[in-house]
Parts: sequence; C-alpha cells; structure tokens
Amino acid sequence: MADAVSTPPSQLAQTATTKVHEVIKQRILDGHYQAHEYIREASIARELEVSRTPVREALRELVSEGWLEAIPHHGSRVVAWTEKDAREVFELRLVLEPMAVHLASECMNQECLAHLEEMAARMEQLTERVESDPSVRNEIASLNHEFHRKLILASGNQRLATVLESVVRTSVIRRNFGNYDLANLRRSMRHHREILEAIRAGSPSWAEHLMHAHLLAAQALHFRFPEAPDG
Amino acid sequence: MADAVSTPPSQLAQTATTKVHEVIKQRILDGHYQAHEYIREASIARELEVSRTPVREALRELVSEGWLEAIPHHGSRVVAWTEKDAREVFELRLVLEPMAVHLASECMNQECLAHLEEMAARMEQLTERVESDPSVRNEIASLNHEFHRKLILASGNQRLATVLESVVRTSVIRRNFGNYDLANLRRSMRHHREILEAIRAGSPSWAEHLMHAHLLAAQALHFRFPEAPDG
DNA sequence: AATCTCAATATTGCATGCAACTTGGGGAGC
DNA sequence: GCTCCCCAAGTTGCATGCAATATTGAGATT
Repeated sequence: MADAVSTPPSQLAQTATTKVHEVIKQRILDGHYQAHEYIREASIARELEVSRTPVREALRELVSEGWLEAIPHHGSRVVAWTEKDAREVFELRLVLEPMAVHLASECMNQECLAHLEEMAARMEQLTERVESDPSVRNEIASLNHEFHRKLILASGNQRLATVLESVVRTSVIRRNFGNYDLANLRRSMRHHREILEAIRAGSPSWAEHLMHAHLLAAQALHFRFPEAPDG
Repeated sequence: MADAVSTPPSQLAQTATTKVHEVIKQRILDGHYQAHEYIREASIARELEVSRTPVREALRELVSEGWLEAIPHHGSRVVAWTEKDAREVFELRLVLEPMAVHLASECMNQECLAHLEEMAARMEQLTERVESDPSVRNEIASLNHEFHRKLILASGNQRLATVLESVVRTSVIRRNFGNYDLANLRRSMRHHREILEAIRAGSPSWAEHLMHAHLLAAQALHFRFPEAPDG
C-alpha cells in the first residue's frame, strides 16, 4: 500500500527530489502534517539527510499540485480545508465522475471490467467483516479509491483522469467511510456492483446516472456529519 | 495583453523564479518555443542573466502545470499537442463550462453582469471590422478568452475555475477564431449575448444549454479544419 | 502604559561547484 | 562489414555558502 496513490512527476526514476516529494505528500495524507503547518526546508532536509535543494524543488511541485501554499520569503504550509472546499469538490465530482463512467462504458474491455468486478466483490466481502474488525474500514477506503481511479482511467480521457485525481485526492481520501454505518456501506457497495452491471449491459446512460446517485448519497452523508471523525 | 493569462504561483512577489516562469510560459504561447523543443537550463539562465537554480525551480513548476514534460537526467521539453489532446479538452469543456455558467447565473451580481455585457458588445463591434482589418481577430480572441474566464470565475467555484484554466489554456488560446468566417463569428458573438440574456432572465438552465451549444459549434468548426492556421 | 524603531534571528532566494547520469561516437573484436 | 564496449562530452541532480527578506522582541520615546 506504500506506493498506491503516488504519482511520480514524469517517470519513476528514484531521485532525491521525488523521494522528498513522496514523503511530504504521504505525511499530509497521514495527518502527520496538520493544516496550516509550515514545512521548513532546513528541518525536512536534515531529517531526510539531503540538502535543501531537492527539498525546495519538491516543495515547488507540491505547491503547484495544490498540497501546499507558498508565501514568498516566508515558507510553505499545508493548505487548510474549509467546508466550501468540500462543496466545491463534490460539485466537480458530481459532474466529472458520471461523465467518466459514461465514457468508460463505451470503451471498456473485458479484462478491465473483470478486474473491477473482482475489486467490488472484495469490498463487499470486507464490508461484512467491518463490525467485528473496524480496521477493515481503511482497507475498504483504499480499495474504493482505487476502484474509482481505475474506472476513471478506463474512460480513455487522460486529462479527465488527471483533473479528477487532482481534485479528489486531497479531500475525501482519508475521511471516507468514517461516517458510514453498515447499511450505508452495504448500499455503497451495491452501487458499485450495479454500475458494473450497467457497463456490462452496454448502457452508458444507466451507468452514468448510477454514479451520479452514488455520489449524491456520499455527499448527503458527508454533510450530515460536517466535521466528523478525523478532522 | 502581457499579464492577461499569467498566474503568479502564489502572490505577486517578483522573484527571479517567477520571472523565468513567466518568460518561458509566454514563449510557449508565442510559439517561440516549438513542440518537443528542449529548454536547456544553462542556456535560458545565461540569457536571462540568472543562475540555474531559479531556472530549475521554474521548470519544475511548468512541468507540474503541464506546459513541459521532464525526462530525468535528460531535460525538459515543450509538450506536443495531438488531435487526441484536442478531443479530450473539448470533452471536458463541454461538461465544465455549461456547469460553470449554470452556477454563475445563480449567484451573478449586477456589476459583473454589466461588465460581461460590455465585453460582449465590444466583441460584436470588433466583429464588424474583421473583414477590413484582419488583425482584430487577435483582439477578439483575447477578449473572448477573458469573457469565458470571467464567466467561469463568476460561478463562485474556485476549483472549477482553476481546473478549467489549466485544461483550456494550452490548447485553444492561440488557434481560436482562425477558422471562423464572418457568419460563424457573428453567430458566436450572438451566443455570448444570448447567454447573458438568459442569466439576466434568471434561467440557469437556459444559460447552461446555450453554452453547451456554443461549445459544440466551436468544436464542429475546430475539427472541420483539423490542423488549421497556426499549428 | 502604549507605541514606534531597530536590530537580532530565522527563513527563504540565489549563485556556484562538483557529482551522477545519459547519450553518441569511435575503436576493438568477431 | 557488423556488433559490442567503453569513453568523452553534455546535461541534469545535488550540496554548500552567502545574500535578501520577513518576523519578533527589546528598548526608547511619547
């Protein structure tokens, strides 16, 4: 699970800059770095035993990607998330993900579809264990993220995938499923299966509207518990 | 027109890095740097009389923003645009801009609407001069870009604006209106006025569908002349 | 007591030198 | 003549030192 969400800037050449980039990104996701916390070049450089140069380059990238915000001559800090940000992200997902599923169902190949069905099945199995072992929530969340990602990539529109990832990643990755009770989890999993059914049936419109409903359900739950578990 | 499309990374502190950033971006738009041309750190540093450090940082940013692509240990070069890229961008605009107009018409204030109407009127005036003075095409294109940008910003969704700008900027900025004959130009300008009418009438749905049609017309013209004037 | 000034400190911004890596060409071997 | 290997040139990757700028706290002034 270490390299799941990572996206090496260009190709996967392990250079010092990319290493710093990944470490900081992971720490933001982990919550190790909190909102509005400053990332000091010298301290992270000491800690990772590199010079300030690759740290500076990694920070620049993270700023461009929206993880950090830079204040000239003062430093870079982790961006803070407001309720408005969450609304903006949902607004965009509500439009882009149904579009992606529509496109994906028009050009989906059997192999990819089978893989997605397998993922959906695994998530459903895990869901039935969530009450006896709460730690599987994390596993489900990570599988869910990967499921959506794969589905979006299958749209064939590379830009759409890039844009969606850059919009989604920061917000929902961690908190997802914290609010879900067992009934809502089961419903979410059924949505996944049904979307794949629609794709297999060759109905882009069916798949598209299911995804729309799927996200509206997630949105409703999200705003029912405004600042829920891990805020 | 110099600072029209520029977006300083964070705030407008004129540092060497931002200067290099702006210069290279402008040169890509100008066509001074061609597709797949490598930008050598040392040469641009000599030319702008700075060291390689700010150049490297600017290049990193430009890679993250999608203007350049980096090949580790080999260099950064201007991205090349294929027909597939153009299709992807139109697919995204067709979904995002109507959405933006819908949102904008729900929260538009009178001042902003008046400004947009003024811009639309100016463009219409310029259109009638395009046959006697072909150079006004550039002015119209720039006004058009600004019109769409303002409209999108009025949606109130900052992320939507950021995403759209990052998707649109590279593709259509330069070639727009090269293909348009007078009839198509006039129709395009009428679309603008009608969109504003719909907003003033308080009908988000009307405005949204007009924008959709507006972009479909542009798309049709674009792909009618696959590699038209300034490719 | 409140406020303004200024200097000390912390941090980023930039320049330079060297190391690591990629690439292309020439020569040895087959 | 062809292929492989190795080296040299060119380019990026990184470390270090210094300059420029922002912040903060103490002390002087009102």
